[in-house]
Amino acid sequence: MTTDGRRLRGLRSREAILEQAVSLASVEGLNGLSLGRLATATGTSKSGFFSHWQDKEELQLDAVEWAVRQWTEAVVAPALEAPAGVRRLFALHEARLRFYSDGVLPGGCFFFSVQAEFDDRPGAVRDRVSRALHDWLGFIRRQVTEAVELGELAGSVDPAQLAYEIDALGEMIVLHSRLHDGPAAFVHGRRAVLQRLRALCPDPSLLPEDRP
Amino acid sequence: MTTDGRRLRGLRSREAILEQAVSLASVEGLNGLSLGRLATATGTSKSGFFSHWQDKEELQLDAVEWAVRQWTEAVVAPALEAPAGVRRLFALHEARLRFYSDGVLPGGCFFFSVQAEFDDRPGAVRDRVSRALHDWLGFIRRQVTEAVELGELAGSVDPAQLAYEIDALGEMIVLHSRLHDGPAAFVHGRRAVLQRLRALCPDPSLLPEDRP
DNA sequence: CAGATATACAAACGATCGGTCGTTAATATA
DNA sequence: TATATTAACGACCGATCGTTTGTATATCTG
Repeated sequence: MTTDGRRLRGLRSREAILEQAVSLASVEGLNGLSLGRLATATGTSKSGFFSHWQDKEELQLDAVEWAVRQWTEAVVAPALEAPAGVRRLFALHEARLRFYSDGVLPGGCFFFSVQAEFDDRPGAVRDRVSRALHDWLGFIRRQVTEAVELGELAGSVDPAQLAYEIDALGEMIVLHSRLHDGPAAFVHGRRAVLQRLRALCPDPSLLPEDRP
Repeated sequence: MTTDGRRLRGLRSREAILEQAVSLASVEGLNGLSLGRLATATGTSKSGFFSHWQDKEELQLDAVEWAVRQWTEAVVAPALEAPAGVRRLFALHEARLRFYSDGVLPGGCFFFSVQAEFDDRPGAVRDRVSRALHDWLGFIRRQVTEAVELGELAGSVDPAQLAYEIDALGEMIVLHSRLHDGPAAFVHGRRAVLQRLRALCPDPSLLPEDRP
């Protein structure tokens, strides 16, 4: 199959639509997002969507896929440039904070909005979003395990336990910074994980100082 | 003003409607909740709502108020029976976990759903919900301060910092237990706070063992 | 009892929802 | 060049959204 002009054009607009959908969904969720408003935001027509997706749910599923790719490129990939172990773990946390504070998405975090929206709503979107969370936590857990094996974290550490803590302390920054604390939420979210890791790390000099 | 039959009847149905509204909103949010479905769930008519509230937003604001009262009675009040200090602090955390695991609300937590929904949606509901979060964090912070003054927490503790951690680690249980972990989320959320408090507490015997 | 007031409703409003249909213009294949 | 195929559209569908209107009924006041 050659990349002919038709399909290329379709692909471009498809991607532009998904980009907008992820952006809008970070604010109002994937259900709160209506096809009418998405059409307005992308400068296209509602009915045009059905040339690309069978129904709204298929568009939602593709939007999740797009958000996963975006998250992988903007958060996971940069963290992988840090040396494995506790430094990579904290780099992952800081990459997440940067993603939030840079305002990549107007709503802060696509997954926070969508997971809160779908955690009680059975269906394909919930399953896909659940898998995304599963994969994300699995990734953190593997970094923890690797750090333990490298002797950079105490052997008593339970990887699933620490993964939960790191994710929870990072995720709630979105809510607190927007609804309560403003910038202070970033300080709290960063320090919480930093303190926790330093306390578990035999060589804390691998990590930044607690109050730089 | 005597409690005449009219107002009493009105009050009863008003409360029944709010109870249902909070329950439904814990699942689908305060916007996701439609007046039509709320009418069906309460066995009343849509138009009857406008005898009690001017518009949907007023109903939403009252629902937040109702949820605050429910939270205060079910979580805050029981914790206040524990002796002040670190024990009360952990009792507060455990009361919250019980609120979630008992399934008081079908969606787990009204505030989690609604705050995630409104953190990017300016308006009266957002402001009210923001104040609720503010009050809640202020309450936790005061318990931390009190524990420090009682010598039950290290003097180096930053109350706002620790309040953020306790709230974040407790709140995300809702999402993780429903979308990922199931019961394990409760274990992680409980242990995270317990370990943190024990590490900061000069007399850890005030708190439960880490692995009971 | 008469009159005012409050609860609750059915019916209907315009707007918007997700989705269908039929068409047009452009591109690819033969 | 003739024929499919595709992206994209305007018009429209039934359903549902929040809300208004008018009304019937029950309760309190005078």
